[in-house]
Amino acid sequence: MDINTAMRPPGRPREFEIEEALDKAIVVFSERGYHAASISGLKDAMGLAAGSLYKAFKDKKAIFLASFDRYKQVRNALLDQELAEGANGRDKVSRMLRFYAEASHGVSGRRGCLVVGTAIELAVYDTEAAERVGRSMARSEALFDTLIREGQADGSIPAAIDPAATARLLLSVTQGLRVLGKTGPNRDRAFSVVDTAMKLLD
Amino acid sequence: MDINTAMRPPGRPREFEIEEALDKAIVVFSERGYHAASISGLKDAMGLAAGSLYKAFKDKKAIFLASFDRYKQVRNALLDQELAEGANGRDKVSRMLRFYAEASHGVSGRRGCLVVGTAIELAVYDTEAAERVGRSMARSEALFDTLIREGQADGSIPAAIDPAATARLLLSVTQGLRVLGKTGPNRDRAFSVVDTAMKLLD
DNA sequence: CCTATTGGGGAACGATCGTTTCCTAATCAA
DNA sequence: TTGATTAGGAAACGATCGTTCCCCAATAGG
Repeated sequence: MDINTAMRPPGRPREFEIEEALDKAIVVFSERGYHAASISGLKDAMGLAAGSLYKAFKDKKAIFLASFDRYKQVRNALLDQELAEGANGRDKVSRMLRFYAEASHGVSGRRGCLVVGTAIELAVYDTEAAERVGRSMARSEALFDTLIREGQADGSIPAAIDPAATARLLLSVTQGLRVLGKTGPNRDRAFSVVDTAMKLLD
Repeated sequence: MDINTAMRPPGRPREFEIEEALDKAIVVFSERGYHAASISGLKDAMGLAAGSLYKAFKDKKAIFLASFDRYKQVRNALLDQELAEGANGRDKVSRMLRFYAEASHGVSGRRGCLVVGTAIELAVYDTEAAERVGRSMARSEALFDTLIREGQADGSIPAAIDPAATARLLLSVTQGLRVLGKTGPNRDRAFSVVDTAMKLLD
């Protein structure tokens, strides 16, 4: 097998970066939702002709799932980067909550979260969408759980706290923030929720 | 003005109960969302012909807004009834949280909340929808605030709690529960969130 | 060079969307 | 009974949906 030689595939090379196009699609899907996002609107936003879109993706759902995966990849990377700067478990939990609060107001708040949107609009009738949402939620919940245990180990979070139960609550809070952000509460109100939630770790 | 005499309007009388039809529409809109709910699907669920639907409602959005209002009316009545049985402020907060947890699992969880769905799918681009969502959220937040203050007055909730901030957090929790309920966590997990949230009132 | 293969782009497709029209049925006022 | 008004229901409408087709451009291999 060729591993080092990056051979070019046959045929005309693609003229656009697929990830750049997906970043545009993410905005459309996030703001409008899956069903209200038309191929016409997507191709305009992505700067492609309908034919080219269908060369790159099987169908509308494939565009959506690729956008979802790209969205998760980018958001996860940003979150990991934020968590890496945390001083201890408690600080990391706080940073994670603030990460969601920051996304839940203003322009990005009104744009909305693709995971929440997918849960609401698609998960019930689409298995692939439901799996992705489930995995995303489970990952966040597990991450909160891990960070809480980390805090208990380093002494920044009391041992009496129930990590699993508290992780579930914090997951609930973040998803709720994303919903509230759609009708645009201001920044202070979003961060007030974070401050209050952190009292659970006292 | 005639107050006691309920005069019948001219023309052929309507053969169906508008509120019963709306209850069917609520199920369709909740499960599928606004855009994926077709007139064809709505008329089947409501047991009406398309023509009759448009005699009763101006357009699809009018059907939706009427469904939303009916949904809020029914849910508010159920919640008020539940709260009336509360022994004190703390118990009422707990009952309100459990009211949402009960709706956030199983069939009704997967069906989803019309308020959350409207916030996600419609609020950004539709003023009337956004107003309704905003009013609903504000009402819930104010209710939590009132119940917390009531608890502080009757001694069931410590005076040190910040009612406004805690109300915002609890609103966040309930909306988050509704999102999580879409991918169907079981009953125990939903109620575990309630138990953990109640620790904020200790 | 020629052939095979893939991408870009626009026109066209059938299906379905929300809505209107049209005809009949049922009610009230006169 | 007649006229006005509204509801029930089916058929039809134009618009838009997601998707495919077709033609040309660009690349690789022979």
